[in-house]
Amino acid sequence: MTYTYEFPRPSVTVDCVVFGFDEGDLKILLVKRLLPPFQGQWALPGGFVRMDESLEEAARRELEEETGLSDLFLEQLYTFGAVERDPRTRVISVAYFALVKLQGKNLRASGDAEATDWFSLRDHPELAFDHRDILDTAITRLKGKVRYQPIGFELLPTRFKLSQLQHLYEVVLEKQLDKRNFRKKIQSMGLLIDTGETEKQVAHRAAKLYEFDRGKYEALVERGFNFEL
Amino acid sequence: MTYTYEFPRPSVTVDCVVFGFDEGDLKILLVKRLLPPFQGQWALPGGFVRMDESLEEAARRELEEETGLSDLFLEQLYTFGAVERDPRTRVISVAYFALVKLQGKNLRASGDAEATDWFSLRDHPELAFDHRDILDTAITRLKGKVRYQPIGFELLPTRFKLSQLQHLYEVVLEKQLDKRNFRKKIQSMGLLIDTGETEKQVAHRAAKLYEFDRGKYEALVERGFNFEL
DNA sequence: CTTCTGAGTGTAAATCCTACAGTAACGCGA
DNA sequence: TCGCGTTACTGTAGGATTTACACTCAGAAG
Repeated sequence: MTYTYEFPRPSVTVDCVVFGFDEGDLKILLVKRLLPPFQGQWALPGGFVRMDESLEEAARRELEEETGLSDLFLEQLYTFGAVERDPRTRVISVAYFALVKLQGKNLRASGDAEATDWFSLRDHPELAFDHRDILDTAITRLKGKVRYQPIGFELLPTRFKLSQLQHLYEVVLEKQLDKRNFRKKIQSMGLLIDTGETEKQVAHRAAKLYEFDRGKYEALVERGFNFEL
Repeated sequence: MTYTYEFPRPSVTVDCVVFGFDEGDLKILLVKRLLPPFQGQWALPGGFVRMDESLEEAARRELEEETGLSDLFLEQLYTFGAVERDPRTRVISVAYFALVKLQGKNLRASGDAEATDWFSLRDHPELAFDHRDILDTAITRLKGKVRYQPIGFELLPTRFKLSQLQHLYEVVLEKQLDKRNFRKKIQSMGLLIDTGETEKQVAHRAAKLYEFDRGKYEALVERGFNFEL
C-alpha cells in the first residue's frame, strides 16, 4: 500500500527527553536504535506520528512501546525542522519533555529499541541525529521551569524528605542552596503535606516525610498564586 | 507531478501570530483567506512548509508573501497537531510568535491572502481553524515573556519615551504600574540610551527619547544578568 | 500671563532576602 | 551504656528591595 499526494510532504516524528532523578543525580533515558540510520547508536526514544493520533498521544505511545514507561509528566518542548536533520529524507520532529519518578519503574526495551537505559546527564554516549540539540534545549527548559513551576516533585517519590527536595534543586540549578532559607521558603508556600511519617532505620535522626499538595497548588494558581523558588 | 510514500504523511504548515502596538493598544495581524476551506474568513497568516526550507524560513516567507512584513522578531511558539484541526486532511501546524514595530510598515495583501489588516486584541473577527487556540497560547506567552525578557522594545519605535514603555507594559500585563517605581527600575538596569533628543511640538513639557541598548543587554546576559520587571 | 497637560523627581516604611551555628535524634560499635 | 558519627531541624539580625505616595517643571495655546 502506498500513499500519493499532489505536493511533497515531510515525515513527522516525536522524540522524548525523559528526565529521572536517582542516587542524587539527574538521569536521561536513551534507547539503542535497532534500525538504520544510526543503527546501534543511542538516541532519544521516539518515532513516527500516525494519522489518527495527536502529537502527545504519539509521544506517549512511542515511550510505552520503546521503554515500557507510562503515566509520566509530559509537555511539548520544541519542534526541530532543519532541512538536513535526518539523512534519509525531510523529517520534522516535535520534541517532548518528560519527568518520571524513577522508583519502581522497570524499563523494558521493545519496538524499534534494541536496548534502553538511564544515563547520567554528565556522562552519556553520543546521540544520533540532532538529538544533542534537543537534549540541550530540554536541559535549558528544565532549569528555567523548575524555578517557577513545582515540577521538581515529578522527579521525587510521592513521599520525600526536605533534604531530597533541596538536593534535587541544587543539582538542577547547579548551585548550592542554604538549608534554612530553602526550608523556610518552601514551607511558607503551604504546599507540603506533613504525612506524620518519618524515614526508618537510618543511623541518624529520622527525617519527616512530606507529600506535595497538588490540589492546594491548583486552587492557589486559580487565585493568581505564583510558585517561585 | 505527484509524490508517493510507503506510509501516510501529514501536511505541515506554519502559522504566525504577529503582535503590534499602536494607539496605545495591542494589535494582531490577520489575513482574509482567498481559498477554501474557510474561504473569506480571517485567519492567522501562514502556509505550507516547503521541502527545502526550515520552519523559521517558512514562517518568514509566508509572512512576507501574505502581508509584506519582513525583518521582525520571530520565535517558535508551539506545535498544534490535533487530528481534526483541519477539515481537509491531517495538518500539523508549527505556530510562530512575532513582534513588529508598527510605525512605517505598510501592509500589502498577496499570495493566498485576499486582504490583510490589524485588529485590536479585544475586538477581532472569529478565526478559521483552531487559530483562536493558537492566539490564546501566544497571548499567554507574551504576558509571561515580557516580564523576564526585554521584548517590549520590539513593539515600540526605535526611539521612545518612558511613558510609552510603561503604557505598553500596562497593556500587556493588564495592570497599572507606579510611574516613579517603573522609571527607577527600568533606569537602574542601565539598558536605556538617552538620545539627547526630546519629543517636539507637544502642548506640555517635552519627554526625553530613549533607545534600547541591545549590545549592552547581550553583554550583560553573557555574565548572567537577568532582565526582570 | 494664565491655564492645561503630561514629564520628571525622592523618601520612609514594610517586606523580603541573605548569611550564619548550635542542638536534637538515631544507630552503631566499643 | 556510653560516646561517636551522621543527618535533621530551628531563628535572628542586617542589608537589600519593593512599595506607596505628591509636588514642581516645561512647553503650548489662548
